[in-house]
Amino acid sequence: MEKTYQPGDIEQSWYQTWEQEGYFKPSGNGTPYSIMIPPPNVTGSLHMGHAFQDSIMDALTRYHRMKGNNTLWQVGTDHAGIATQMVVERKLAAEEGKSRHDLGRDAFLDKIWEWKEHSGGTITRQLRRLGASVDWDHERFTMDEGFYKAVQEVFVRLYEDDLIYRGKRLVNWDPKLHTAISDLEVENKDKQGSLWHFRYPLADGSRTAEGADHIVVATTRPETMLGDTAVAVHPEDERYQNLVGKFVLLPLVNRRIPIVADEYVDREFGTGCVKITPAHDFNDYDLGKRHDSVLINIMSKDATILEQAQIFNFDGSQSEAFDTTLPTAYAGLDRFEARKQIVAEFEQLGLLEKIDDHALKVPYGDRSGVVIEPLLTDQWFVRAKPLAEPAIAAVENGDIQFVPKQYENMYFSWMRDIQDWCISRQLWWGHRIPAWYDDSGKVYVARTEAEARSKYSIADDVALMQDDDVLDTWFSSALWTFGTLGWPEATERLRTFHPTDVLVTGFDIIFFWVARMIMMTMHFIKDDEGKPQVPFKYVYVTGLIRDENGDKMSKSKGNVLDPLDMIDGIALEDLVEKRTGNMMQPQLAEKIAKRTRKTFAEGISAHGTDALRFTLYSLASTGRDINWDMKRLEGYRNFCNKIWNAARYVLMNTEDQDCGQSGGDVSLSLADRWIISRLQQVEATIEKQVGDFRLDLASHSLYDFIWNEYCDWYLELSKPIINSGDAAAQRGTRRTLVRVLEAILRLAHPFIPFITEEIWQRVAPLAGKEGATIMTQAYPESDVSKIDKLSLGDVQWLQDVIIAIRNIRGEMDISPAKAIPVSLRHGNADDKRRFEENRSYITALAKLESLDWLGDAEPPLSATQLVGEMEVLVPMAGLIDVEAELKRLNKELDKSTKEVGRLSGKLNNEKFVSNAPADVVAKEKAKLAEAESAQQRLSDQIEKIKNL
RNA sequence: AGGACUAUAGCUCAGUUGGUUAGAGCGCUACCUUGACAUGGUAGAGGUCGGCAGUUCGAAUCUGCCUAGUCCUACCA
Repeated sequence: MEKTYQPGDIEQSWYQTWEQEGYFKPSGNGTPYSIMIPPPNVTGSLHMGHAFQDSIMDALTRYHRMKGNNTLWQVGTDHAGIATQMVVERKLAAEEGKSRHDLGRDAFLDKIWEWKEHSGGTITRQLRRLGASVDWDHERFTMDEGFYKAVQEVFVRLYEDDLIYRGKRLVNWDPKLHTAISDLEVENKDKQGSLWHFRYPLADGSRTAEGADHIVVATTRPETMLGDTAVAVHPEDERYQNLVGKFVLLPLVNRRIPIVADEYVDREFGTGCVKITPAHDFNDYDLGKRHDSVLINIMSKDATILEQAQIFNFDGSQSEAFDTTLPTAYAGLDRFEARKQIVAEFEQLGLLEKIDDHALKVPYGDRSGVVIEPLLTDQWFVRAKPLAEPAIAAVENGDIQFVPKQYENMYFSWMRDIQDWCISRQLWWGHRIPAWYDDSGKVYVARTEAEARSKYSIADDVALMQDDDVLDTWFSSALWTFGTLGWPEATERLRTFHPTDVLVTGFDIIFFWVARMIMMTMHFIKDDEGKPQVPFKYVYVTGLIRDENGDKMSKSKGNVLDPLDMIDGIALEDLVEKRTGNMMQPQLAEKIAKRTRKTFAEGISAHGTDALRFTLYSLASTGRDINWDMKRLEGYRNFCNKIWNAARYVLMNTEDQDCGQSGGDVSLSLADRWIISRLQQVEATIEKQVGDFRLDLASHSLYDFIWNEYCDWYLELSKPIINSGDAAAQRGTRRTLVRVLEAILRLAHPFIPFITEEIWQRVAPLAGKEGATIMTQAYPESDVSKIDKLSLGDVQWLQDVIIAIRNIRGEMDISPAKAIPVSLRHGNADDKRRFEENRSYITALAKLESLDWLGDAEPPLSATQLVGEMEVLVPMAGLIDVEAELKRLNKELDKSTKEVGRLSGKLNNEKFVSNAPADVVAKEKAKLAEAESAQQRLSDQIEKIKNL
């Protein structure tokens, strides 16, 4: 074996072997256990967040596979409608200078499919590199044939159940992408704007209470006044009560519109008069509907002003309530240009009362980055309320549990106030809506055109046109847990693996995805008794991975880390190129390059997949964002190296040697019995921690056991026996060395699969294990009967004695190379026994010249340290500096004195003694006695040295 | 506006139902190339657990208020 661990050499080839041998497939035996991967965007690449979640899923998957479950980790990718279409449109523009409209729908879709085939491999390569043990044979895509069927089926059935409807509604319109988006895709940002105060003249000679011939409305969106249909005031507002039922004459368009009273109006805000524009504001829409008003649309799909207004009733029919004429001056003007000019015109007309600064929230499209426009369009909606009810109940009654639990509140508050979901998108890439229209615009929903014809008895000579729109990406992802398993067919896989066990995902998509998955699954998937099935039993919500400063990783900040660069390393120049090349905002490149050179002056060295994974686990405390720290990664790479070298030591002393496998007496030393006992305890701990989804604690337990116990103590304790024990003891220790290591490898395999497999191949035969791979070996289980309690106490004592001697050495500056004599005295019977049994260990590990037990005779002047009652003495003659020893003793005495003070204070407190449980009091008393005795001895010793 | 979360060593974080001398890794100091490992070993320094009250015999842990920060939801034209 190499002296240092070289992950690059082994990782890729092991993955290939595992995949070729089919080890990732479900075994077909055992209780089913399944996890669905949150499908990444097919044309994207994995970032650290994916690596984090996928590593967690892989650990859980490997753990359960080794536990004997029939384990499936379902893999697949998402077509990611808007995101993918945008990528390809940009590419098309850059490479051919064409828009999608130049190509036409079919040719453009061909382009996207091509691109998907080309770039889809990136993700799967990355997943393989991470060691993800997914079932590649059943890889799925949200637009593959099976999914197409599932989506059609769901749409048609929801429509038949009146849970999907089509209508002319106000939606969030993205004027750049030319599509509707859902509420969730809108980001509200704080902006500094203005509040314009406009005078609206009263019609028919009406006057306000104060005698004015106009009222003043305040607005942040002057351009929408062209679509005003009313002015609203509060019903109890004395300033305007007399005007309710009267009219104003809307300037610029001379539209006579009513003044209405509505509780919605806040008397304190602005002037207390609100212009109502039902076709361009969500609140106004509701208010207009309440007052039986109409909708006056004044904007095009590009968010420019129309030549002629379009006027509708709330049921979508045309309205004749108003003249459709709009001022010609604004026709075709962009909304923001129109705003300027309308304000100018009001000013000219003397109708601009004032302009106040005003802070407001402006809605932006999360993909396009442009201001979203509420726009009246025909769209498809899912009626969400009825679907939400059982989905809320499932979390309330614990059928689905969020980890950590606090996310349930977030889920409830959104679900209990859920709005209908706009599912149609005016895009080309996605599942086309299975609805057809005849010439009169009548809609027919069916799985296929043929079905539509037969279902609705439409003659063959009637032309049908399929709806041009596609479905929101999240509509198909919502079917992920059952769509991937073959639904709508009643497949064996669906029966076996649904519901799945746990969903591992980020909090940012609880609404987008988790909630909708629960709603859709519970509506469509029922168990044998007809009860709705949940999609998963646990939702494990991970935090976000941020950069070293706690900033979100993003391309425009240039602080994105590619998990593969952590694994394979990358030269500084390549990293700079990667971060600054192909940027949407090239002006940032210089800053990013500078920052990158500063943070990664040496580039990034290779750490290997196992180190990356282990780092991610160690940081995975629940529900908390993670600030990425390269130093931790280095630390865990060192940990892998530690394991590697421990294995080298074990193999060096066991390969081709007698490990007791072919008979012969075997006796287990104290160290052997101790490490076996500790192994059982650690196995139990890890089982609990993994069960609680606390992979951070589990990884810490592993680290601590392997490094601080197996390597630091057990391997050291094995050396005296390997070097000079008798044959039976040597057999026992060799056997224990190799068996415990073998168990450690299995214990660690779900976390660090590659290094454990590599070492296991050589260790397993020595430990009497057979098998082609560690992947399918049984996960170690704790066996209480193997715990030797005596050994735990004895080794604790042994460690205390050795540490005491090392402490004296360290503090006294005695060269580690110098062997020293040590004596023990004043101990009890246990101390004496332990001394006799472990003399050789202490001598070896503390590097002693001699070790003996003193009787009552006065010892030579020594540096002393207490281990319980027992004194450890290092004679001072020629070794120890008196001043240094005094200093050391005083330090110890200080500690003891403080401890005595603290404890006696506590025990003198009548209330503590009478109120605290007896065992706590007893414990404190024992501690006090020990501290007092230590204090006494230390001060005696100090006196003695001083008196010399 | 409502809600959630976070605040513990120089840095990044653990701390399970209130009872420890408050832990780990990294960093830091000193010494050490000893036959597994310098990606290492040994010993050490370093914290009034954001602040103020309260409950309790006892609070990092429970309650209230405050401060700072992060996030989510909704929104006043």
